[in-house]
Amino acid sequence: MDGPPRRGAGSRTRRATLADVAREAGVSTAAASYGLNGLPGVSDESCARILAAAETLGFRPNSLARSLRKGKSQVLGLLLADIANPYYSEMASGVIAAATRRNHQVFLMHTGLNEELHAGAVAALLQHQCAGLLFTSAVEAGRPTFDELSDLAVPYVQVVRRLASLPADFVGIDDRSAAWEIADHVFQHGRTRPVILNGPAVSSASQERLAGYRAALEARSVTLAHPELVDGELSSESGRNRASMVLEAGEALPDVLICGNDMIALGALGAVTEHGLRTPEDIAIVGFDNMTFASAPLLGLTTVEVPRQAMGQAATELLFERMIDPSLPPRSVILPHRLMVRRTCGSHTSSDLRPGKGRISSRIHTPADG
Amino acid sequence: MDGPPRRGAGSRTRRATLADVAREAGVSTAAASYGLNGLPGVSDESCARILAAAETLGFRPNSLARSLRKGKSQVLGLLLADIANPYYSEMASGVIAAATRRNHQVFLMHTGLNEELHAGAVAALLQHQCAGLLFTSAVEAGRPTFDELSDLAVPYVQVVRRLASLPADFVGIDDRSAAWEIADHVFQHGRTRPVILNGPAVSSASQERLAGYRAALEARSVTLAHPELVDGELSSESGRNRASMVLEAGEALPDVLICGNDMIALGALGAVTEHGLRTPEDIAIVGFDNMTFASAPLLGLTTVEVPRQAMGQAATELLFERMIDPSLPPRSVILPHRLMVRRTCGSHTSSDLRPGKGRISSRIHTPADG
DNA sequence: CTGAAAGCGCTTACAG
DNA sequence: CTGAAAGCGCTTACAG
Repeated sequence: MDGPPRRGAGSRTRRATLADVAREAGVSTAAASYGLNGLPGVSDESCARILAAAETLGFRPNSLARSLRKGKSQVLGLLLADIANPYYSEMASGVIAAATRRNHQVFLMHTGLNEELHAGAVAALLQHQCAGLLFTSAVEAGRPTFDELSDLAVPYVQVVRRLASLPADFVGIDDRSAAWEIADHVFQHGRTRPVILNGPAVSSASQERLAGYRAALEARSVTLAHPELVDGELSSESGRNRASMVLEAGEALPDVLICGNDMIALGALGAVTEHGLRTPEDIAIVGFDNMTFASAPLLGLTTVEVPRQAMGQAATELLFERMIDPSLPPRSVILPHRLMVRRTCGSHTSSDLRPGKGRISSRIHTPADG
Repeated sequence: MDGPPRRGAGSRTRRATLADVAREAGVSTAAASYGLNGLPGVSDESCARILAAAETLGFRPNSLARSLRKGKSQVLGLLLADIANPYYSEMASGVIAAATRRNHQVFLMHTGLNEELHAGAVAALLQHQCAGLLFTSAVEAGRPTFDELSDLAVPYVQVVRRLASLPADFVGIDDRSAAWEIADHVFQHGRTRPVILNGPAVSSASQERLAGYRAALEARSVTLAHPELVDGELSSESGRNRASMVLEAGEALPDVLICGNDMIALGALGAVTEHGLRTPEDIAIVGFDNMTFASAPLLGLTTVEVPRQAMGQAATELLFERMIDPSLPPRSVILPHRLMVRRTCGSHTSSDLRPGKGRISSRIHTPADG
């Protein structure tokens, strides 16, 4: 009790267990458990002895045992297409922050570049008895897995992309409105010959963006050139390749490249520069996502800010709410976006980062909203 | 057996256990365990029945129970200062890839921006019985934690930064040589009035880089201006602020800013541009790390390639080896770096990415190497 | 307020 | 080749 520690740090390798603590404190393991968890049913005196014993022994409860017994672990599973992609890693940081705040850990799984849902990753997460799952790149191919999760009553949330007709929680932005705004911005600045270099059609976010672009085109009766290049990968290589095809097509050059994300825009900018053309004088360029490099000096990419970290946090909060009450109706949280006008379209200074003028909107949909 | 599945997907919520499988197959749980794990001691016929039963029931072994019983989990812990920072997230992707290859999962912990080792993060990892730990931002303040890990015989590896005098495995690059090379490159291109905007002195990597820069200066008998601005944060804000102070100091302007990483260089480039100066004509700029944005069109930052993903993989491999044989002597794996000459210093074209000419070196140190 | 005991779902000696 | 049983380290009714 108040003698010297029987076994201090620096001399042992076996980890102390609850039984060790109980023995040291002279109580039962039950009492030790109650005491350490601050539950009633143990006298103040015993509690003090238990806490002291735990301290002395450097006791760390084995969360495997605890989770096994309780039938639930304090672990969330996060499935990412590519963690090396800052888009996802920033979202992951929001998830980890929100999870940590509630004393949960996060398992990170890489689902691979094909962006199909790897059933194997989900299986691994289930075997670890994750309390809930977060999906970032849901595509139709993953539907059987989602059905199985519903079946097993495992709570999950979708972020960024959503499966049509899947009645599950979702966090994202209003991609369609944002796309409309940036396309309209382009037209307000006198551009009339747009080419759209969008992301893949399997992504619901890309679909929404395309719908927004098209709506803006129609509203101004603008004709789209090179419709065959609209769909493609969300990479700078894809942007560079498609932009090169446009520039080498030998037809009238476009005066703006509307890109489905900033990586595509970066590649497109490279192609434009390589062809000896200037941005924005000859060809304006706009992206989407507001990646860190978009605001780099000399670069100044006009784009749409997407609150990635906030999306990760909101998704995690939604997941916790669903874990607490699985009977909640499916909800969508739509976070605000923002038009970032910079050098590559619409800004007449070479410095960057003028406050966007897009409307900022945030709202929650429930089925009742229609 | 060949009748219809008793309980197919789509109708149940309780998860199948090994006991369920054993009952379904008409064997003991021991036999079921052996069968599923491919161990000898069960007839082919029984084995087939067991596998079929597991399939029918959608059995997923509970890894919590398995790990509890075996006393070891298939989980690695990765401590990152900031997962939203692409530098770390790319390394994390290497770790996850290597871990996945060996059927291990990765717990990601955020240790916070102060970059001190959060003992709490380590505690959480230990409670989950992690088989090994990977540290990316070890600083002296974390030493007690490392000592405790050694005490508990928990295997771990340091990446990027290392604690002086800690006899533990390490993966990194030869920061000192790389820094020497890029500084020498600068001087070869006729620059004579350098300012160094380095990272924080608490980072062993920053210390090494600084030593390399200084050695190159001394070799050419070049004088360093603004030594008071050498140490600072590894952020673009810090780069912008320090560069502004240099440009507004009213003394002879430098002709090159040697930056401790690409973020600092990006901020410095912004400051130079804002002050109406041109890069590289008026002031050259070099960075370190070769972040994705460094090769962006129009930007073209001269820097040093650091193989982040390979470092993550190598560290994980080292960790596995140590998990298998804890008695191995501490080892250091030094991966090759590469000078990337681009627009901001040394390249006379505006296009980027000329193959570096730095020597590429890779080697393994053991104490025996001296 | 306290203790003895069952049980979470596995694995693994140990007998048959 | 197979089965009965102990045990990993916790939590939680259940008796005293």
